[in-house]
Amino acid sequence: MKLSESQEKFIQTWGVLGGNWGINKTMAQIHALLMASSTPLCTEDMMEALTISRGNTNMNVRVLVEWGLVTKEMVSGDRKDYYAAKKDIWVIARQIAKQRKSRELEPVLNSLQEIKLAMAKEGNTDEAFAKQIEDIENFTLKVDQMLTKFVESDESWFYKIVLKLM
Amino acid sequence: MKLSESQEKFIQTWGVLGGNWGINKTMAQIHALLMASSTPLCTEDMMEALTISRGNTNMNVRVLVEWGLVTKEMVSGDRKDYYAAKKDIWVIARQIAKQRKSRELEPVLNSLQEIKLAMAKEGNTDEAFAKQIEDIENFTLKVDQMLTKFVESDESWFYKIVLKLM
DNA sequence: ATATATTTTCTGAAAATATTGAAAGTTTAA
DNA sequence: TTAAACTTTCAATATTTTCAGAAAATATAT
Repeated sequence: MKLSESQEKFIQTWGVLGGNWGINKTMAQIHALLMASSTPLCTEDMMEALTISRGNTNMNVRVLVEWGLVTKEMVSGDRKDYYAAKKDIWVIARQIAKQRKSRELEPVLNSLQEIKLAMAKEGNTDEAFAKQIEDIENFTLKVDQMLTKFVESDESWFYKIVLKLM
Repeated sequence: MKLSESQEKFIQTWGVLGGNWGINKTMAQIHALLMASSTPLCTEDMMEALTISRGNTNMNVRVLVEWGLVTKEMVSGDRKDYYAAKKDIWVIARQIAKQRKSRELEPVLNSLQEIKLAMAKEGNTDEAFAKQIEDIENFTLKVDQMLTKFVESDESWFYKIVLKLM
C-alpha cells in the first residue's frame, strides 16, 4: 500500500471537497483511496494507507456502503471483507444528490409548511413575510424537482441540458 | 424585537439549512432574521433577537455583507449602522452559487491539473486512474459551466430550464 | 481636544465533531 | 465446540469550530 504522489494528491483533493460539502473528511478520503485503487482493498489496507484507526475506517466505510458509493467485494480464498468504489462519476454524483436531497431539501420543505401553519394560527398578517416564505418554498420545490430528475435520469440527460441550455 | 412564533421557526429552519451547507449557523440565522424583518436592524437588535454576543454578530454580519447577501443601510438621525437582507430568493441563490463556485469548484479544477502534472512527472501509467481523473475533470467542468450560466442569468432562465427539461 | 457612541479585533472557554483503541461480538473452518 | 480471523461498538480522548466578552480601535458630536 504505497501511494504515488498523484494518488496522495487526489486523496487530499477529494478530502477537501468532501469537507466543503459537509461530508466527513475521512469518509471522503477513503472514497478517494478506493477510487484511485485498481483492486478492492481491505480494512488493513485502508488503515495503513491513510493512517487511521480500525474503528474510524469501519465506521466511514459503512456509511459509504449505505450511500451506495462503495460495494463490499469477496476475494476468493480470503475471508476478509474487501471494498471497491463505484468509479463512474455520474453514478457517484447521482448517489450523493439523492442523499442530500432527502436529508436536506425535504426537511426544509416540511419546515416551510409548519411555518405557514404557525402564521395562520397566530393570525400573522405580515404580507411581506408571507411572500418571502412563499418564494422560498417555490424555489425549493423547483430545485427539488430538478434534483429528482437528475437522480432518476441517465448521463445523457445531464449532458443534454448542458448542451441545450448553455 | 419580539419575534413571532413563525419568525422563530423560520430563523431556526434557515439556520439548519445553512449548517448543512457549511455555512455558520449564526450567519444563517442573522440572514434569516434580516429576511424576516420589514425594517433594517442594528447590531443591538440582532444581538437581542438571537441572544448572541456583539463580537459574534459583528463577525457574521461582515461575512454576509462580503457575500452580497446583506447591505448596510443608513437611517437618518441615527449614527448606528443598520443592515437589511436582499429578499429576492433568486438573487440570494445566485450570490451563494457564485461564492461556492469560486471557493470550491475552481480549487478542485486546479488540483486536478496538478494531479495530471504529477502523473506525468512520475511517469505514472495507471490508465484507469488517469481516466478517473479525466472523467471527474469533465464532470466538474460541466457543473462549473452550468453554475456560471446560473450565476449570470436571470430568473426566467432557471424557470425555463425547469419547465423545458423536466 | 475630549467625551461619547459605535464597531472591530482578539483570546480563552465551551460546544460540537471526529477519532482512537480496546473490548465485545460474529463468522468460519476444522 | 473451540479457536482463530475478522468486524463492530462505544467510552474516552483529541481536534476543530464557535462564541462571549472585554479591550482596542474608530468615528462623531460638542
